[in-house]
Amino acid sequence: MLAKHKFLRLFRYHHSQKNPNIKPLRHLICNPFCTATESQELPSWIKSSDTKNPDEDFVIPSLASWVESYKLHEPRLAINISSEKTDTDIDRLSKILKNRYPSPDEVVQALDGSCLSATTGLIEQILRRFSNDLVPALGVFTWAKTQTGYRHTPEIYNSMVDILGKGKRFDLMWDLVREMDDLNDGYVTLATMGKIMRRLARGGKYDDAVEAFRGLDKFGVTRDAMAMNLLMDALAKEKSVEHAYEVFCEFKDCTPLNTGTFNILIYGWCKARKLEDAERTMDEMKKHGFVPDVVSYTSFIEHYCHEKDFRKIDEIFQEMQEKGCKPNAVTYTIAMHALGKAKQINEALEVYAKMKSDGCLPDAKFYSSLIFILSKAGRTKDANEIFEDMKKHGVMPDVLTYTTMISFACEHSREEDALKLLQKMEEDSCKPNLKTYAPLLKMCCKKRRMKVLNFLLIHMFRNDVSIDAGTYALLVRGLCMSGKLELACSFFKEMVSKGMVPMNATYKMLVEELNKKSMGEAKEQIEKLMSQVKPQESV
DNA sequence: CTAGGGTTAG
Repeated sequence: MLAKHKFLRLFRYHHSQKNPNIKPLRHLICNPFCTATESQELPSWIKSSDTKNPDEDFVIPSLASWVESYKLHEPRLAINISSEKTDTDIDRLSKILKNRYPSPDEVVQALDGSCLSATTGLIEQILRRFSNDLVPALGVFTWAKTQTGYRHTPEIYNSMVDILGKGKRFDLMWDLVREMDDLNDGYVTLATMGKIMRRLARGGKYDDAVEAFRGLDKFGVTRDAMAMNLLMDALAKEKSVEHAYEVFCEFKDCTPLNTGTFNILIYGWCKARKLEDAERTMDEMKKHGFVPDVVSYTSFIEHYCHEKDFRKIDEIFQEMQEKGCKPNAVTYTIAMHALGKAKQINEALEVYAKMKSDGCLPDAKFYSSLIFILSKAGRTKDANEIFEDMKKHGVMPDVLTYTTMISFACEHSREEDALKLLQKMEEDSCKPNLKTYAPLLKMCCKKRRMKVLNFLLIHMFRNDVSIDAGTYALLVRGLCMSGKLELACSFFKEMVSKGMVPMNATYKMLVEELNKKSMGEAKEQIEKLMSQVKPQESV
């Protein structure tokens, strides 16, 4: 502790010389997601006197109070403050779940001893907040069922089904669907089965997804065009357009088809770079009496974009004009984006000009893309101008727009801008998602902003954004590169404790760094953990 | 749920 104060004093002094306005932040020390025992070993930066790699212990003055405000309601950090009475149910519930009970049953037990009461709003939020964290999610879900006067809505059941599918617990997922079916109250709908088919497809279980579709009537769901499109879309998007096509062949005579059915296939073939098959499907579409529409053509444009065959793109625009099919904002976005990415910024801007002269109105996604390519081309000023301009044209920035702006601010290490944008989102009630936070987290790791990193983690939590495997990987890698190995290890452990399987590259990097720093004990811990990972975590 | 999210770095 002594070292910490000494270090901080020196550090503050150092910074006050440079900028007297900078206020140090004395809080937000521990990773808010780890257990109490882990947190004690965490803040290595306090103990270490590594002045070559210090944490930057400040935030931008204009943002300090905002950052500060996040500490107040954070249960982990408010232990000695009498904030208990200001805690809402969601805080109290989260606090219990942070104990990281090993099984849902133990979560249920813990909750039975609490005086919390289940409401639909509370359960909805907690499932969102823990959507990548099976054990607490299932625990709360199970507990809530036992509460008198409470009944899960079909939507909540569907969320739970989705969470189980995301966690690859297909056995439990099916159990739950059967349970829903037993309620005999129309709980199982196409929405439920859609999630199931999507999750199975995402897990590479294509045949199971198709089987789920075949068995739809067992759950009282009709195998109509919508259901079939849903399945085909899931298969095509999850990299098996072949399965989608098989489904099409098998069911085309007993299910009514629509334009969407063909567009899903065309899109799938194009994405899989199988142009002939896409063209064949287009012919088949016409034979069935459907006219290719803007979606069909746009899929082809996207394919040629991928191939960087820009001459072909012009040809398709031409063909669309001949057929009287007007391109829309999506079409222009795709073409412009591809040109911009291929460093043909002027040609990209020509697409923008063409769009305007064609009388097509840009939307938020289009503007996001425009901002992206301008930033990529180093034209930050123009990008900012567009960002301001879109509002004047009555188009409000959406998550993607903000995410784009934040990404580039982070890339250029404009920390203040990046955080201000996040703050602006909050003011605009625009909810950030994982992709919004990713560049911010990365930047914090790189610049060793441990306080800001912590603030962001709390910010995410409060916004019900659940950390997924990709984000853990980002954190572990980023912290490794910055020499924050204890913290990297703690995130690694946390990831594994949530039943996620770390990528080999992440694991290797961590072990290698631990080796370099001769942290043998920690290395052994990680290796042991990894060896236990493969057999799927039992819940 | 028919198309627009732009890398995991070195």
